[in-house]
Amino acid sequence: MIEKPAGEKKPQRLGVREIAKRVGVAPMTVSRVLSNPDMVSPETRARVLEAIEQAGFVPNRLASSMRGNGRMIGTVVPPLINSGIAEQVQGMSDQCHEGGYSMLLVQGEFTQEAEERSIRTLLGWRPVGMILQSFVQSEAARALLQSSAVPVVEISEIKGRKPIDMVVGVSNFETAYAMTMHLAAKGYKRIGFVSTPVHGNDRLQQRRTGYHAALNELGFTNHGDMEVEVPITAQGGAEALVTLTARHKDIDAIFFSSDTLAVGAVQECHRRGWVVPGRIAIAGYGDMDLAAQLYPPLTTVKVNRYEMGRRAVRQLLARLGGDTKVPTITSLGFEIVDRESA
Amino acid sequence: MIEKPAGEKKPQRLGVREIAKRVGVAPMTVSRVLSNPDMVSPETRARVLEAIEQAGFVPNRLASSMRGNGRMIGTVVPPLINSGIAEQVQGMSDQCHEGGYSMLLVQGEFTQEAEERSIRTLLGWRPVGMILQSFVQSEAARALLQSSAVPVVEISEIKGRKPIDMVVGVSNFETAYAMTMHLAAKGYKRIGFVSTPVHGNDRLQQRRTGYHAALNELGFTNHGDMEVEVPITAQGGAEALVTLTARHKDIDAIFFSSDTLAVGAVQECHRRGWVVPGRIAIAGYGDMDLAAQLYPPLTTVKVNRYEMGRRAVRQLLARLGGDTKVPTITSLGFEIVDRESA
DNA sequence: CATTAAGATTATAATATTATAATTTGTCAA
DNA sequence: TTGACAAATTATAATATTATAATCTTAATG
Repeated sequence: MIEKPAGEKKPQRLGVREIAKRVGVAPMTVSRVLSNPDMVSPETRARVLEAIEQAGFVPNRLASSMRGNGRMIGTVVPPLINSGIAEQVQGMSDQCHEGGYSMLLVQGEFTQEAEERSIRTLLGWRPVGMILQSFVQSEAARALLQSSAVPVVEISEIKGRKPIDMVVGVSNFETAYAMTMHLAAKGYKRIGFVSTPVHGNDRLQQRRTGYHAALNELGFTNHGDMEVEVPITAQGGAEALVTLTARHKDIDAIFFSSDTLAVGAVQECHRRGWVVPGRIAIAGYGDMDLAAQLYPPLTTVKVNRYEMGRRAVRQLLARLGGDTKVPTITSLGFEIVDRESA
Repeated sequence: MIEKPAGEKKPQRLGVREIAKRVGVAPMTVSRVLSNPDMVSPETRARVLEAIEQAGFVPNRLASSMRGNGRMIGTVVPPLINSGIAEQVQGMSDQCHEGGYSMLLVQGEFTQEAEERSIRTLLGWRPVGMILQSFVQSEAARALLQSSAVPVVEISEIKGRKPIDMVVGVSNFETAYAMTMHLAAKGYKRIGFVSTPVHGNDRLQQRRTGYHAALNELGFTNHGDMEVEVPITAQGGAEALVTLTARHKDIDAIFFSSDTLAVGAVQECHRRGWVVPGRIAIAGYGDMDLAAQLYPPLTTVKVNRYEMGRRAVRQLLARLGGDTKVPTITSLGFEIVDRESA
């Protein structure tokens, strides 16, 4: 038998084991002090806590997770800039924090490959729940999620496809339909529609469909050329305004699928000396912070994105907590906020 | 000896072990196919890949991390809404993704306790690197970070305190000093300053100090009541404008510490029929997307937040890649973008 | 004083991966 | 046909935690 040099003590990494050794107790006891303090006698508990404090020990959640006590929620979101998604993320983050969970964030694009890659990355970390924006497009991704058996909340369009698991969202169809009707009720007859690229984006598709449905019902002719797609920037909004008004001199209102675009368009009107809504009415979507303060104040669709984020997490946590009758589909309400721009 | 029922096969969780069994190979071989494919013969590799594909296996990164191959970067950020932080997060996220890392995001507040709690949470996941916004305030948090030996990048003010490890940022002092000088050069003599609450926020403190320094140098008297703190909303900006102009009829320019505030103030001017910059000049900070499109276009300080995020991650990855001469302090440049609002 | 029970603590095993060391297989030359 | 060497593969051990089962302590009771 080969004798090991006895004095060789490697600088133990800080873990329950090390803390236990210092206190003179078993690792399990340390673990319990952290997760089930009541099962440990007050004196032992005090000594352990002291040692933890003293050593600056932070329990390793990777190991806990492996053992089946994960506290991580994964999420895939579209680009944060200008999109109002930031508020949703904030909602998710706040609720995660409140529940003692951490949030792993991956930015995805609206393409099948990117989506699949993002989901795969997240699954690698074995999150206990996932929150996805917009319906999962690729069949492979769906299969992956399904077989992983992780609870999933999609923050998305309510109508249409069958959800993977749970859904939180609004009916984008309804919102757009309602806004279009609202504009018609105010007397506008030639209503244009501007959005960011709808390809691969459920929500935008539904909004456009809602707009179409309203026009049909109203008996308004719908020239396909009264719609434009632009990037989600203020400049995009301004350009859309220019394009549409050039094409149709008599256009009297434009419904933008995002406040960011609408705000850009309003600035363009100022530049041209056009009165809003006198020369043309502008409506947005999202009710961003600036909307109410804008000059003139922006008529828009108000959706509580922060609340959506919170709800999504809350549903996940409820499910994780063993609540079996968590609602599968939660539709949040919306409001048409009638301000002066339309 | 107690005999176990032989036929009892539990439904093996999907791992390298299970894949290995299915292919008829050792787990290590599967592991290598994933991380060092060159060390496995092409035929074996093909069979393993096939099995992985077929089973929908996603390697468990928790286990890899435990073994010392972590690919997670933790970050603490202030609230995302309205703050321009979204762009930084996007930059970090993009660069993380590019390097094959995942991003764990925790939202923090500018208080010592909250900061410490956030850092503790992140450390629990044993990230291989951390990115923090603003200098770490609490001594306990500093100690925690130091003893964890994780590379840290602070995205923060360059001047002042000693960094924990690496810093990326701009000199907020310089930017504010430069803008104030710029306003003076354009002939404005009574320049107000509006910011969001500076308490606990290094960057804002430095901006205010820069503003003061410029005023002193110019020989302008600095009434303390030419400064206001408001929440970071468009409404906050509007209210600040009202407050300051009511206090000082002759104020001729206001420097806002955020574009969000400046935009709100411009709207208030429109409401009052005040010409910008005729009646009063407005300057912002950040050069948000809307700034250039605003009517009138906003004079502002341009800082490339997206790039800051990218750089922060790149520095971390360089360090992790063994590059020992990674710069400790990186100061990004800035621009005074002179548009029409001032 | 032995017995019982409750309470507190400890031992064991399991989670999935991978660096390292050990072993097997294959090839070529002597 | 064996020895040497390289390539490919496998065995072992280590990472940190915790549910479970097992053990130990203490006090009270008959």
